[in-house]
Amino acid sequence: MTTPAQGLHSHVLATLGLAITAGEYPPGTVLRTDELARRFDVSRTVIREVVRVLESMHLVESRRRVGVTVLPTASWNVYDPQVIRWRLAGADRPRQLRSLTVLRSAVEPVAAGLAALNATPEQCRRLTEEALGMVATSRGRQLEAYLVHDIAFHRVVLDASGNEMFARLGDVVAEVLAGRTHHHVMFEDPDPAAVTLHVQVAEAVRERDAARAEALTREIAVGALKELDVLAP
Amino acid sequence: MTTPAQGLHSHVLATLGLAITAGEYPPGTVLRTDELARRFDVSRTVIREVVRVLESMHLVESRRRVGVTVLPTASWNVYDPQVIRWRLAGADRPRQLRSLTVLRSAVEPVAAGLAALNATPEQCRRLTEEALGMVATSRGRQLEAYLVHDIAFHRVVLDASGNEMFARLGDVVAEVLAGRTHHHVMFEDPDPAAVTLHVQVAEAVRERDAARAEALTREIAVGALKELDVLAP
DNA sequence: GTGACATAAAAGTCGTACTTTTCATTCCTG
DNA sequence: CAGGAATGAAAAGTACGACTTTTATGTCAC
Repeated sequence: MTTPAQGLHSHVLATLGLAITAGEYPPGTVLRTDELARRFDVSRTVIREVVRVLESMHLVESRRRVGVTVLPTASWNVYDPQVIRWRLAGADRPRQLRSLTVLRSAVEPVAAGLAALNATPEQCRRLTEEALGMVATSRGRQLEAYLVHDIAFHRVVLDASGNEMFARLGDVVAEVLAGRTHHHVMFEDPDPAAVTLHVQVAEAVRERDAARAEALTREIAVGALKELDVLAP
Repeated sequence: MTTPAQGLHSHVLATLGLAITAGEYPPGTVLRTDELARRFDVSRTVIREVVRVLESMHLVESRRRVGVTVLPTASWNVYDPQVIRWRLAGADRPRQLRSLTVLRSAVEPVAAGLAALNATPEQCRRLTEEALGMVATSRGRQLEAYLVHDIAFHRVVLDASGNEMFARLGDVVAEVLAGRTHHHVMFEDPDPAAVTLHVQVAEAVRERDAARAEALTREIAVGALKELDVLAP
């Protein structure tokens, strides 16, 4: 059922974190440390450390004489990669994918524009390489190979933007892309238009054409949003 | 020196977190739990809990037989509000403000566009109210009052977007705006053009004109970026 | 030099005892 | 009867000491 885990702490943290983000324990639910200790058959020490971490993610709040209270979704640290992973693994995965895709659609075009200004030659090379990789794997049911290049491509763009906040969204984008491939389509080959757009973005960055890189990436984003019916029809 | 704090844990966490994000302890530095326990004059229990939290923020990594290793900036959870606050309080505050402003410039226009589609009448009302508040306080050295309205305005936009990820950036935006006011200018009244733009954004949202709301917000963003010389001259 | 092995250092885990805060009840007073 | 002060107890917070587990490193034999 629950992951084996190579440490008690990780195991309990994963189990509890997953349960809370999945919506078992509605907000306001109170947990007590020694009850949890009994339930997981570990010492209170381990539970306390887990609770502290959960508290730093604002999933719970611990108060004396009360216990550990589960907090409402609104206060969760939704940018915490760990929280994102838990939520993507849980029930509201679709909702989560939507939110994240909208975030992507805002960030990536700007990142691409900055990348056109800041990318190193090496990054330009990798961008082209990955784009060509996407072309090569875009036909004939090579979804997994395609995904690898797609993820790498977007990661390079985010890194090349030179903005630390953007760069850290690489993992999020990877999750979203993987989620999309592994659910949604998986059967049909990727949209040829999208593939072309990626190649053109690589070109634009290489030519230092920021406006074009941004506009093209915005088109890619629109495509991704359409896939999820986020836009009005 | 260090904040009083209402608990040993908070105190140690704040001190260590601040120190690490400030760049004392270069990446690779190894700390040992019982040494820390002696240094802070607390039990190893407290230190362990702090380390676990720091670890969940990817500021450090704890390995057996090695100790607690400080990780490079690239792996930090830079979206953790706690980490953001520490970094804004520390040495690379300017760099941090730049990164965050670029993030804002990507997110807020899209959020405004969505807000035009999704804002409730109540949110429209509040938006107009805050915009007018900005107008009213935009002259005569009422920087603090102006700041309050400015923050509220942007918070409503992000909330009204209906996207959870955007909504959670409210605190970040608040920090950035506060940081700008309290350093940078503080002496001159805000740019009248910016004030007008805010009023127009409120209008556009009220009239459900998503494209206009987005474009106007983009103008506000460009202004903010110019202030920080992020753009090429 | 290379590989197996032993050593020890540090984190991980546990159990217990004690402190502190704070909610809730009771009881006293006006 | 209302309101507030004293009281009790529940739960988290802290401390300490003993033990386990992992693992980097130094050593020894080959």
